[in-house]
Amino acid sequence: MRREGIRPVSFTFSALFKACAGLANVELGRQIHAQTFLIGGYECDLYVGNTLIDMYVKCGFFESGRCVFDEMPERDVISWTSLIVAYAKSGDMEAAAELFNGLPEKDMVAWTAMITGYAQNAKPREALKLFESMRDAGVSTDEVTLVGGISACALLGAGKHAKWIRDLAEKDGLSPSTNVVVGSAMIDMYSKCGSVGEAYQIFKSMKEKNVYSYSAMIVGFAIHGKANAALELFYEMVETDTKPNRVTFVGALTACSHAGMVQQGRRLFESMKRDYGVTPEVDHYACMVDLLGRAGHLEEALNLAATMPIEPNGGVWGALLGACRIHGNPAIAEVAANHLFDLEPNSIGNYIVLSNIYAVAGMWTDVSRVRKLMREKGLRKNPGCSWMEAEDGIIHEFFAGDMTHPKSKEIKEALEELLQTLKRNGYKPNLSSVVHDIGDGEKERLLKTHSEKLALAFGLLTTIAGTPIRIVKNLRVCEDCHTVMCGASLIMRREIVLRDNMRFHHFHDGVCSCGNFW
DNA sequence: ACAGAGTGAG
Repeated sequence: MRREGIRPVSFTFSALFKACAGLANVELGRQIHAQTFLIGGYECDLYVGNTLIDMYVKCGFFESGRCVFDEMPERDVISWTSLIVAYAKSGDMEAAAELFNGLPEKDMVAWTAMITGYAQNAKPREALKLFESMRDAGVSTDEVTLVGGISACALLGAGKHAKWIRDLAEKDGLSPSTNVVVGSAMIDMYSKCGSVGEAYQIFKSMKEKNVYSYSAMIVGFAIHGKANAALELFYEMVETDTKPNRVTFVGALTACSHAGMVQQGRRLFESMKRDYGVTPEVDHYACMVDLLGRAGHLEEALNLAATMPIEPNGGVWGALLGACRIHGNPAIAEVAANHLFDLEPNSIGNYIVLSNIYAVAGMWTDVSRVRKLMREKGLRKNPGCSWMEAEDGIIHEFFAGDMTHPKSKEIKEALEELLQTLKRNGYKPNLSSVVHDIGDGEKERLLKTHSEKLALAFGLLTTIAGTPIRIVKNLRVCEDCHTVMCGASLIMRREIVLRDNMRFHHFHDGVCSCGNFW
């Protein structure tokens, strides 16, 4: 076109930037960006500017997007929304909210960008609050808005919220059975709310299924420990026209890993490239290290991490470290931890796991060495937080050590009574779950303040006898709390469903669905 | 008329 001497119009540039965004090719984008100045005039065009911001944001170059925005002589709601998305993607929701609040005319897409931003940054309550304000403001919502709300409900893991948004979707004519995006989002939501059966009902009802629908369902089975169902669905999927992708394999491999199905996992991994044309990436190697390590093949897992054809990341070494915790192997743990301290020097969890492994092995000098390292780096423990949905749909949050809940006194008493009963039945507090350098009495006191125990006591106090108690936790559940949940399910004759940051634990009659293998 | 929001894993 340029050789022919035909002068491009602004749409020509918009189309080019859109193509660069699709290819995530920022280099090419920058070259064409320079052309807008050379040919002249286009850098002032609103459409060109907006596509440019979008291209930089989609390629992850937020600063460049911001520069374009700042230099635009004229901006509209689309320019502002692109910038809101940029801040949301970089994790700065405060900045995004400031821009949004300053917008004189907020349209549906701007509202939706904020809702989705909160959901993507793990702030479900903010997302749902905004979703309601949007509807109250009389702004119309579409399937994209709804999916933002559905993701927020998935994060919350609360059944009544799930039902509420489902009813809303049906009322708006966006049924999961006819809308593949809504359906896929709801599969994820129901399985993260603990209702994997309901998720499967949705899946079966869907007229159209894509790779998201299958992957969400496979992952749903995996996090509930239903490895056979996950693999059966995988083999059902490959008989259809829907091709599995990298995420599908992460889900299927995770399923094998949680169930200790080493042979199936190995076969699946070997078949990825050969039978399905999906090249294993670093996450798949992490799944394999996890699979081998959990099953006790620690040397082989270490060997895989050390010799894999791509550079291992924190996920790979983290999986190995986790396996060393399960099997109590301080020697290999040290190798994994050293890599992790290089790759993620400020990630507190790795120091805590290593220190726990040393403590269980009675290696107290090493325990204090790791603790000293943590102190020197000024790292603080992430606060543990658990929550549960009450009968009226209100979410009650509990933080470790926090006694500000209005029912704190009753909760403390109920927990004390439960623990006494458990002790009479042979429960001993697992003091090595506490990393701090304090006396045993203090350790036991600290264990009693763990957020999932507070939530459990609250559940025992406020829910109807015989109904399941459902709790969600932000971190991995600790050894001692896991034991207490098992015991409580037997003594109180209650089913307890606990979602931690990795998976679900279904406690029933004193045993957990994870087989104490998590 | 072109341009901004989307579901699955870690």
